[in-house]
Amino acid sequence: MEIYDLSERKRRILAAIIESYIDTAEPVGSKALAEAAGLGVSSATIRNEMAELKELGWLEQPHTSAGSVPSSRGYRAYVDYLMQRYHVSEQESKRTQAFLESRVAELERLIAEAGKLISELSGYPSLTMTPKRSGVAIRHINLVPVDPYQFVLVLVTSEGTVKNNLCRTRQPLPTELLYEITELLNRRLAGVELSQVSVMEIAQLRRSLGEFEFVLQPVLQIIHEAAMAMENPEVILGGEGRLLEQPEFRDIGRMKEFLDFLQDNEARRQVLSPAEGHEGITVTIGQEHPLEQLRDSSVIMGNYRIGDRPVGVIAILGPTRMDYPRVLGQFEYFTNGLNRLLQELFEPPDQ
Amino acid sequence: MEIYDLSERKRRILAAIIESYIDTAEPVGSKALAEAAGLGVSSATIRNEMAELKELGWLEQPHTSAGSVPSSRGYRAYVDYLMQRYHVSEQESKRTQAFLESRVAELERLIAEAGKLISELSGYPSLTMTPKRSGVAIRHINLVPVDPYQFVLVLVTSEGTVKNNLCRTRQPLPTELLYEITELLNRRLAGVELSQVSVMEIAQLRRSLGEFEFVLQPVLQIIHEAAMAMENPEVILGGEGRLLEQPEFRDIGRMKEFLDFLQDNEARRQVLSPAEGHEGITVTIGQEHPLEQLRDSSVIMGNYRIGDRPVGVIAILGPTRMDYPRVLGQFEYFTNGLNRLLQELFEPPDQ
DNA sequence: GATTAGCACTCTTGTGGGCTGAGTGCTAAC
DNA sequence: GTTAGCACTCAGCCCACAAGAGTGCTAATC
Repeated sequence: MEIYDLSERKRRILAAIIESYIDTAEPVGSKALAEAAGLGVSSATIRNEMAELKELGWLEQPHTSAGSVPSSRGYRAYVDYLMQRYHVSEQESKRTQAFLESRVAELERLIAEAGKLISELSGYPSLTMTPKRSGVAIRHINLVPVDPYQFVLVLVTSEGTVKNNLCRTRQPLPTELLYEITELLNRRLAGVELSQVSVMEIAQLRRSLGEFEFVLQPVLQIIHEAAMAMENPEVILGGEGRLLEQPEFRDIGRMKEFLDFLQDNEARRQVLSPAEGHEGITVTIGQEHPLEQLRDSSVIMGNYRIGDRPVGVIAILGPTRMDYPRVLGQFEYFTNGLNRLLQELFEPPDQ
Repeated sequence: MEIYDLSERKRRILAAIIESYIDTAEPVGSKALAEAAGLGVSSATIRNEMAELKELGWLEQPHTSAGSVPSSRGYRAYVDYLMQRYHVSEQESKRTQAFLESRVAELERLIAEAGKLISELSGYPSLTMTPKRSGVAIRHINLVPVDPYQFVLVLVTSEGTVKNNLCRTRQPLPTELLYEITELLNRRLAGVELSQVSVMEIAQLRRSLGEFEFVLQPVLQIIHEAAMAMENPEVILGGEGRLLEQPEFRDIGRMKEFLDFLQDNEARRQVLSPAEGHEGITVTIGQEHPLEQLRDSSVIMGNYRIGDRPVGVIAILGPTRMDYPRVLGQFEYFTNGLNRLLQELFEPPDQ
């Protein structure tokens, strides 16, 4: 039974129930609905319609003498066909624009900020996957002396991402020597892909460095870390405190369980898995999500892209009773802007 | 009335009550106490003693027919005189040692990690103030080209801290030129204190740069940011989810109120204010803390030092009903180790 | 004089009954 | 097809009541 096989009136009733439930988190009764939504029919009629909607699986009843609550299927129909488009408010649009114009150029930072903002705008926690890009190369390595026993190792990638580490040595390293090593490292490694730094090169470098071979260790370490970060993206959770506002998390045990589940990076990645290899915005509602732990939650997620390549995911997490029109509207507006910005920043037309 | 004016037995009873309350979060009655704690006296005797302890303000009663609960003053006496020293477990000691040997050399990262670990060990949220140091100078500035329209700006301080920013330009910047600018910047700025970058120098630099003056803007920006970070430390909150385990935060409204209060960096700084200018470990219990919002919480805090100069604060936050022996023991062990490490890392004997 | 047994009294907490009101489901009339 | 009407259901609330833990006091005991 598809949603468009239902009568217009049934659809309107279904939408009205969902909206009321989203608003109040209380099961919706026929009488209240007859009064509130101007459908022009009596509660008895609505009751009959509701009975059918229940039979067909669009609605559920927490117990016999209670009002109705949307089923996952009901929400799905609402999201896909019934809901009205939401237009972002001026204030929301302003904040989004301000963010997009802030011109944070480094991709990772930009995405981190994006996660914060979308969580603030929507009022729900956000998940952001750090960008995963292949073919990232070493652009530049720099060893900056801090004092005779310390130097800072700075690695700049072809992406403009910087990794750095403060290193200590047992023996003093003359400044001059550090510069020489810097030059040597750059001659050998600049332009090489992070994941392609080969055993041969390392062996060669080791030989060239002679007694200062130990400098190599932190360098390899940081290259390895940078490569790992590119290959194994982290998923960052933000704004989780906002869940406390949701009545479905009034139970502290449930809240804790949910947060504990989200502690693990692997779990967070799995939360976002439905978005991977999927164009546009993906919404999973309740049981639709493969993860058992999300059976009462909905996830709105979308890839962010550079050129045509999706490089990461950004998402909002909330109870199934989410304010879909508002949040989806905000999310769409926001991710469109974000993708446009990324396009502009990372794929300039003249390249 | 000082604690040592009380009879030995009263003190033992007080300690037993506090320990039981810390353990169970339930008011302690005379009967239960007589059975559990092997004091060798009847509940009636304990009752009489408890009545006196209440009169003298060491205990409180939530309502007439309930057991006793320690007052702030009671906890204070417990912490200062009554409690038994706790010896960190092998596992705790191992984890602490592993952390201290991990040799994260950069101060800010080290402190951030320290906050995470102490929160994990103690089971309470932690607050860590980022190090505040004066006299930090620019060690090195580097502009690394990423593509013709982008370069990475890297600032290394005399502390070994790295700040970086990816910058975009409207006009292409030849690599050669970037190197020249880098050299110029270093000639003029290396060694200068962050807060002392003067208007004169800037004006001079501007003139020297001519049409490439625009490069100066992000440089000044990042110097400013780095200087601000040194002067205005941030206080980082971690492990706040662990509060959910505490029965005093079973009420979601209270939890939310508390977290909201801790959102603000200024508020977080004020939480740590009692530790400033105070040697060793500072404990504030309940109303002792100047902040009204902490009337039901205790804070364990201590400065971390470099040489003799305290440069920041690390703290644990919990309900007044905290496991003081355990947490104080862990905290002491941990901060001692941390300070030793900082001493070793940042004040080598041969300097 | 300190300790303890005993007891009346207090107050929270848990439980069950009854009531209320929102809500359903059905029937019969419109 | 719609609606009015009505019986029925059930969660939530209020209340009363009992249980239990605890105090505080008194009088007996060591």
